[in-house]
Amino acid sequence: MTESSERLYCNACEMRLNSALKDVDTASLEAIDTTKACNAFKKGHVIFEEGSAPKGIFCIHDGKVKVYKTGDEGRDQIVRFAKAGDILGYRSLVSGEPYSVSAAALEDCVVCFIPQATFFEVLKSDEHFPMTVIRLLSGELQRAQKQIVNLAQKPVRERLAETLLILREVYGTDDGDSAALAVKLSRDELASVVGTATETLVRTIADLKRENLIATDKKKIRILDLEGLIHAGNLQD
Amino acid sequence: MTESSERLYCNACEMRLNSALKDVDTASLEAIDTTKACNAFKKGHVIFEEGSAPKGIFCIHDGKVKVYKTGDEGRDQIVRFAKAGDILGYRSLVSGEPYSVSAAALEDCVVCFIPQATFFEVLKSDEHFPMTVIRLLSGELQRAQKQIVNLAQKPVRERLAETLLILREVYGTDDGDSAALAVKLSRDELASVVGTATETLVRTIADLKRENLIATDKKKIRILDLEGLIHAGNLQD
DNA sequence: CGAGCGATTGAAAAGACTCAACCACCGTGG
DNA sequence: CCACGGTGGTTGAGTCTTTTCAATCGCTCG
Repeated sequence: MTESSERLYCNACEMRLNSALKDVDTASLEAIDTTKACNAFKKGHVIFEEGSAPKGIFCIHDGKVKVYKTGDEGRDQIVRFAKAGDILGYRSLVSGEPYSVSAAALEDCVVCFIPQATFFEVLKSDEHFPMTVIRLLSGELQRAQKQIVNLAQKPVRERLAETLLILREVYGTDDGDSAALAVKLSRDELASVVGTATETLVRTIADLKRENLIATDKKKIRILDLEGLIHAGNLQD
Repeated sequence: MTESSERLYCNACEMRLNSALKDVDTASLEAIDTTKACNAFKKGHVIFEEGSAPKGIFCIHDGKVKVYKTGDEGRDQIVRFAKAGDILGYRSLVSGEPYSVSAAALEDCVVCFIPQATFFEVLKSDEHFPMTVIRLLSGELQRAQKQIVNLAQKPVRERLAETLLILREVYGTDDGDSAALAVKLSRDELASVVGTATETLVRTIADLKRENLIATDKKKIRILDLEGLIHAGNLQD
């Protein structure tokens, strides 16, 4: 599943500068560097799985990752998208429980693993890191609560429009085509972000295409009318 | 709206012992005690409101509180229930943004207000408090993510069953009637926990009554068949 | 070329929402 | 004391959204 990658050094890691490890002190960085392991994950492969015991945290060096939770009937619900610089798995680690979510690579990834002991060591010794973790959790909680309201109150069409805008926000657009979302998701995956059945998602996408708000070519989605999509999502204004 | 209550001392506060302030050191406790303000809130009154700027955190000394978010169409969605010993409003404080949720008293409450400066001071000086906050946020995030999956995948009936079980878990049952939930919610409020229309909620409650899983008398809800309700919620087994 | 998977479409059914009416209870004011 | 009005709760009917099941399509890969 995972093949170990060439050695990476946090000091030299340009990703670190816009990550949670940006302000970590030199000693902590050293500790991380000497204990971490770097792994490559092929597209689709699971990085960690709901229900298993956390042994450390994951820091995405390269690639895109979905974080999802599996419902009773086996249907997945994507709860977060992560990218290079993001850290994963720390929530379960601090609560000392099995993972409450799974993470899988949306494309080929390189992910560093920082062992539990090191993580807690940094949490204890670094002056700023606890506050960083607090802010990360705080941001995730806020987004989760917003998603709760959306799922409870908004129709599929609006949720889809907002999802597309969020994907654009998080992952950006293709080089050379600023309308094309830089992330490729299957219809199933898109449905499990929006929280609907795949067929409903397909039909709703077809609606947005018919209205010339978006265009699709296989998994590539282009946003043709940003304002229109914002409007379709019933956002601000 | 709020009337200041008689002075309370954290040292002597029995609620503190099962709260986030349990392990706070003496100096911090002192700082909290000398800067905090205690207020009484009548049932229904708002403790803080989504969109306004946080000035500190709230510590519930007595009473039950709902935390909710208002959707675009003005419908509320309850995202959390709080009780004596719980602290509120710290999420917005640490992220330095306006409140992303509102809080209101479900019954007459006494709530202490700890100013921002004190909160951050304790966060900095107390050895354990940052970790406590991390764990609180972590727990809330986990519950929020579970709720996301429920809203996306479970029908109203199952969500209602689970909601009743959660209310029992959080607030317990009446003295002398271990089947009766200790919290009284309006149908509107119950609907805005479950995430459905009031009429649908009423009908679904009627269903559960017809099946002798619960009984109601005004706002009082009695759980007649715990196993049955667990089953109706499609939980474990 | 054929198997298989993901995407799409159609049709029917289920679930939930809205609108409207009605009921029951409660407190107020005459 | 009782009629009144208001609020919250309940019920009914119809509609709309969304789901489900089934079938088809298109593409990729062996």
